Parts: sequence; structure tokens; C-alpha cells
Amino acid sequence: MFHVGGARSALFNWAVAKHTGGTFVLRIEDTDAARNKPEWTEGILSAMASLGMHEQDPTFEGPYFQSLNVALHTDAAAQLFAAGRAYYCDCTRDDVAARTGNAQTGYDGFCRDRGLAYEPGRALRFRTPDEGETSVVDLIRGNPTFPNSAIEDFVVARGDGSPVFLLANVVDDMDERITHVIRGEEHLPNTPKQQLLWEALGATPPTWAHLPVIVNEKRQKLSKRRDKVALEDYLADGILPDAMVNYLMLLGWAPGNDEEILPFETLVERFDIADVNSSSAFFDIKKLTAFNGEYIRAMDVAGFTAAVGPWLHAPHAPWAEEQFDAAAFAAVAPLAQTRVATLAEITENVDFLFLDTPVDDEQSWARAMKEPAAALLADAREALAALEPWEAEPLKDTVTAVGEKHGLKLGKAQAPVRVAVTGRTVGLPLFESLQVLGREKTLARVDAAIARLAA
RNA sequence: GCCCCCAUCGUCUAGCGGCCUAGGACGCCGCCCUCUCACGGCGGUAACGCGGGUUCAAAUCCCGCUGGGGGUACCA
Repeated sequence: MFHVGGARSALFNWAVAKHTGGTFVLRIEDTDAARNKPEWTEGILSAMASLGMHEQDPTFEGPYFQSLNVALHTDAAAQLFAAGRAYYCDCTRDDVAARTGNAQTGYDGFCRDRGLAYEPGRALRFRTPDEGETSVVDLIRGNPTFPNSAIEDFVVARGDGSPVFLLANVVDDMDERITHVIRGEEHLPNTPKQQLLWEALGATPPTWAHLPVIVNEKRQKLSKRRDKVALEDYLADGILPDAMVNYLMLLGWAPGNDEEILPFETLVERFDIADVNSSSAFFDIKKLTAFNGEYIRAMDVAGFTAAVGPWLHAPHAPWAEEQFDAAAFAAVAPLAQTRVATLAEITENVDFLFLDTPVDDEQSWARAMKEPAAALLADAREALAALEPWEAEPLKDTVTAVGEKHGLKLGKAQAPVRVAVTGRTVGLPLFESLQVLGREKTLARVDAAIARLAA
């Protein structure tokens, strides 16, 4: 059985659960529901839903809310006190600092043997061993060992009697018969404390595995404030859940030394928590995007069309709903599919089909509308007006011929036409685009460009 | 300050004493394909932080250094 703290560890936990046939327990660690922000809970739930993890999965259990289990936590605190493993303390931070003369030193054990009973305002502290060391079994880092003398008498219940995260966590893990705790490396320093709690409560500690942290370009742990960490944000940008899962699995682990893009089932098959790296990993959006492009290209057209759907309509699309033409989109969808790395990019690839006037991109205009653009457009206009049939091949032949007249190869000659009609120098294959757009709109846009050049 | 973790191409990694003149992927560069841009194909660039050991042999084991990171709450 496994439990989880964050979305990324959730994925690894899930992979382990699937690989070993164990149960994956999702617990929201809201020790104090009133103190927490509801969006944290929603955040993790929606992140997991985004990744395709849900209740229907036989390896999945939960979500459980830690705050619903307070009675058990409080009992554990009482048990610790009764057994003499914890004591009440009425010291304030300032008291301790005044005694030790150092604000950075931990608690000095002042109340250890004062025999204080509970009174509101008195915190319950765990009596850590004075000697020896606490060694922890960590599947990916060996056995980190901590000298007990360096572990202060930490608080397990607050002055109002409410249990603290550290304790609640251990109690719930025991209650749910958790065998493996797989979480972020930032929890490693807490581990000896929790293990001491397991032992004091008379249970055998679980096996731990501390995942490397994910860092930004400055090699700092990703944080909500500084960095873009919400999975939903990436999904909103058009990253596919499957691509995200695949990429995330590769942060700190490799399925082998051949392909990296593999179906989740294969990843799970090859996964072994012990193979996970112990050094921190940079979250590389470029690679994520490259993976996403591959996933997009691997879809069939119907799947692609469906995936891209949200970006074809309000509020994502810059055109009005009545301007959208599903048949026109379908005609160019296969051409667009190899050209987008994120779903959101579909918009700029097909907007010329639905917008009344193409986008006005200054750079594109400046680059394409140089001499002899005006003359070339005029000639093209005339040839296109008479062209039959209005199809990609003859369209291409026409522009090729017009270009030759001006001493330009097709590569150069198509540029003014492309910018006049689509607004950009880059985009879908031009002649297929013109075919779908139709003669009337094409000619109108060429006229508009000619007029703009004359002005 | 104290405690802990980490260290292979720019990035994610393979490597768990000889198969390593260090492999793959993303990025970047070049070529081919080509109506632009992509896609696709081919090729290239680029790494074992430093110093000591151990060993016939070290990217791989040990120690030190340096450099990163995390933790250090009556937060979770």
C-alpha cells in the first residue's frame, strides 16, 4: 500500500502500485482542514484526474482526508504521553532563544523532566533518544543515517491539543497499513522523526523512497510562487496528458537505453523504484514539448481533431463561432497535425480560414512584400481569377508561372501570395490552403494586399 | 550555524570494475527532401567537477575537497 503527498510522487506511487499489484492510497494531508486552502485539495485531485488517475482503477483507493481522522491522531498523542515518550512544554520560541542564545538551534529540552500536565497553550513534545542514531531504509538512497543527538524534541501536538502533520501522517500510515512511503526528497529530514514515532507507537516502520526534487533552470526546487507547477496549466497550453505522464516518468528514471517514448503500460512494466536516480532533475519544457509533438503526430486524424477541439472554439479561438467551418478544418487537419507541438498552436495554423481578414503580422509583411511583390500579386490576381479548376495542383502551376515571369522560383514567388492570404510567411502548404479557402476570399485578400502596397 | 542529500554532454539519462576511443533522447548545427514552415531521413557538436587512494584494471569502490540542493515552525 502506498500513499502520496504531491502530484509527481502520485505518478511514481501509481506506477509502483500498478507494477507490483499493490494498492495506491491517495490521502489528502490536510491535518487541519480549517487552516488549509481548499484549492490545495482541488489542485491535487484535478492534477491526478488530468493524468488519468482515478477511482475506477483497481490500484487506486481514496481520496481520504487526514482531517477526518483527528480522533485517532489525538489518541496517539495521548498514548505517547502516557508512555512517557512525550511531555508537555510551555516554552515559547523566545524562551528557547534566550536560553540557547541562538535562534537557529533547536529546542533545548528545558521541559523534559518538569512533569508538566496538559494545559491549554502547552505543546506536546516527543522525547527523542539522547544517544545512538536513527537509520532509515530508503529504496533509492541507501540508508540515510541521522545522529539522534541532532534530532530535537519536536512538537507532536499543538497548544490547543491538535495533532501536527508529522504525527497525523504516521498514524494514518499505520492505520492504512502503508508499507511504502514514496515522496519528495524534501521530506527526508523528517523521516527519522517519523520513524521514531512509528517505533514509539509500537509499529514496524515502512520502507521509504525519497524522490529527487524537480528544479528550475536555476536548479532550485520548483515552487508554486516562482515556477509554473500546476499540471492543469500545461494541459491548458495544449500538452497531452499522455505526453506529460511519459515525460514525468523520465524525470529521474529511464526505461532503458533505447526509446523514451513508450506507452504507460510499458513504462510501468519496466519500472522499478530502486532504479530511480537520486539527483535532482530539471523540468525541461522543450523536451516535454517535443514529446508532445510526437504524441500529437501519433494520433489519427479523428483523434487529433477531437483533441484540438477546444482551441477551435471560444474562448480560445480568435474567431466567432459562426465563422468556424468544420468541413474546412477537416480538409486541412492532416496538414496541420505535423506542424503543431502543442494543441494550442492549431489556432495560428488555421485562423486564415475563419477570420474575415488575415492576421496582420508586421514582420511577415515586411519580409514578403518587397519588390516585385506588387507586380507579382497583380499578375497572380489576374491568372487566379481565370483559373479552372480551383485546385491545389493548378494553383501551384499558376503561381509557378507567374513567378517565372518575374524571374523568381516558386519558393520566393509564393511568399507575397502567402502573406496576402494568410498574413504570415510560414504556415500550412499554400496551395491546399487556397483550395480550401476558395477563389472569392483568395482574390479579395490579394486585392486588399495590392491596395495596401499601392498606398 | 546544525543535519541530510546530490555530482556523466547545455538538459533528461544509460553505465552498477574490464564489452567505454562513454550509448540514447531533447536542444543546437549541417545536409537531403521541399511552395514557406514543419514532418521525415542522414550526419555532426558536446560530458565522467578536482585531488588522493584501492586494484593488473575505475565514469564505476573508498576518503578528502569543491560545487549544487533540501531541511531546520505549536506549516504541510
